[in-house]
Amino acid sequence: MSTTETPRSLNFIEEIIEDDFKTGKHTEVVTRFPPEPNGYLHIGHAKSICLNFGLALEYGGRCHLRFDDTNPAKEEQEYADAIKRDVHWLGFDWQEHLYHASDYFQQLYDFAEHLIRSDKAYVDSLTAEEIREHRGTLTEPGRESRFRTRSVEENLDLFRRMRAGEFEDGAHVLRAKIDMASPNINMRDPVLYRIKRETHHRTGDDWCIYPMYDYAHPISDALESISHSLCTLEFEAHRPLYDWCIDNLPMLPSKPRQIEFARLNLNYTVMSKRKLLRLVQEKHVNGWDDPRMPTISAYRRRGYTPEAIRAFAEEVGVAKRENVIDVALLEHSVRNHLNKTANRVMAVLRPLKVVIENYPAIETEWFDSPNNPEDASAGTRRVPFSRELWIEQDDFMEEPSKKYFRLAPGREVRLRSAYFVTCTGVVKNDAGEITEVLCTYDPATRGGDAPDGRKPKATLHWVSAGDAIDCEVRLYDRLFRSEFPEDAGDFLADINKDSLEVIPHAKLEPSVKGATPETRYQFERLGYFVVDSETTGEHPVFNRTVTLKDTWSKVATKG
RNA sequence: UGGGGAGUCGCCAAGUGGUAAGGCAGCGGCCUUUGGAGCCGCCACUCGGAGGUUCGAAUCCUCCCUCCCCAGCCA
Repeated sequence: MSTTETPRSLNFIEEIIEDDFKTGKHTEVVTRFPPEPNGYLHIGHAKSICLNFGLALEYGGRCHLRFDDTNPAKEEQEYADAIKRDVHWLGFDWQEHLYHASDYFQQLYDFAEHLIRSDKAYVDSLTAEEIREHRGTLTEPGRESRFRTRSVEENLDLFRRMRAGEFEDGAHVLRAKIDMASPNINMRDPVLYRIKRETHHRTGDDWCIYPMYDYAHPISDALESISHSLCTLEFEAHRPLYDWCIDNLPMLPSKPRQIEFARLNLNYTVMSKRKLLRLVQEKHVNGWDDPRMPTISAYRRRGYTPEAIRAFAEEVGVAKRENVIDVALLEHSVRNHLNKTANRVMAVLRPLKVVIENYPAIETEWFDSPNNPEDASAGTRRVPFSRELWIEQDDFMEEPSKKYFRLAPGREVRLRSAYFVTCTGVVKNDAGEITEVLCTYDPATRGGDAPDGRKPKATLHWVSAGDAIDCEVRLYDRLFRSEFPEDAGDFLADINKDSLEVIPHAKLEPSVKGATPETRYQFERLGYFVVDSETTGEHPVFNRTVTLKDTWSKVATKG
């Protein structure tokens, strides 16, 4: 090896895969991403998507997209469509390998009959409450149902009649016959099928019995010859059942292995689908793609890039210990990508009028400004300059502190790509508020450099007042005030009321005119912004993706 | 007090018996036509704890402690 770089070490799943190659257990990696279409995908799913599709890419295998649609009461086509859109947007392609657990309903049913014939499953007619009572507790074994000893014939007959719709919902269930005394509660004769008269978004009313996850999942994996079935930690105790299903159905074409990893958690947000659903349904946010949500579609609307999210997933790693990732790491990932790819532009959020007294009123001159100092190939754009400009209110202080080095009376600063200007005074209204800042400019500093080499301490962004585009800018802050919103009890009580600030009339340089949704910019000195999906020609709307790192704010708050 | 997992820097995470990678955050400094970016430096004598084995232990053994998951006809 001539390289001095240390290769990234393998995560524990990669180690298993490489070991399987070494021992000849597998010659190919086949993974799957198995969402239930009952909500939108969130950043936690993104980790799983990157893991599953990433492993397939890394080892030249494939990754299936399989909808785990075994509970029609909660599932909808809209969610399935959104999920496909999000996976594609993240940059992954399942090609022809789009599957549904519901594709296997008939096979799943036939396998269930096989289990019955093998005396490995039985129809139980206890009520749900009775089943719960019979299950025992964590420390006491369960009790066998009085229906557990039904004959194979009777079980087969009952199961067929369940399928035929002869019984009410809940009248019977099909259970695996395993061990009511197992220390693993999941092995105490788990339910395999329940009667549920719900219209399924794909199979309509073809079925009135639906398989449970624990039964459908391992079989679906096996039917697709999944080699490594990756899921989250809470399924660890279900693994014996996963293996039980596969081991008792010898006609299955393969024996996949379930491997569990720790799900992603992010601070200052909630991640459970149930809670995200509530935020949407109770209108605490404006839909699943509200830019404050941790959903993939929200991050997209917020201006995040697929590259940034993939890099984030890579950064957080894969292991088995519970973790809470600092949202600052996610923000780092976007800044990192956008810094290299987003064109710079000038926008003033909170405008303060500047009048350059020695600049001719009728004149407009155009300056070239770099689109991206990080990337010369991004070229330059033309920005108009005139006598009246907007600058940020924050960039002027009548009585500056010692560490403040922006514009102040008597002080000279550079206007980015334009001229040096010196503040000569202010105009105030009757209330004593500053309405205008008066300046003079130095014609010799055209373009932003002084022939005598003097360097102002500050460079300000600005927009020519007469040329500015009026636009709406939405500033987002974290949706929750606490690092762990669910810890205090009611996570809704922790919602940050100031998580959205709308600036109805920000001033934008004219080069941005006509930008289409999802176009990303850096507003110089402010942050990264993206054209929102609600933008129109007459009413441009921008979302703040993330601020720039702001060392001044640290200095300022330290005092 | 059953079973299954996990404990390495504030947050992640390498490490697989040979003397604690890296990233984020933080803190200094340099540089800068973004107080951005970039660059440089600092940031675990110690790996949940206590014993033991060994020339040598985060890695092996024993005991203990803490945290997470499981009692849906959800996934």
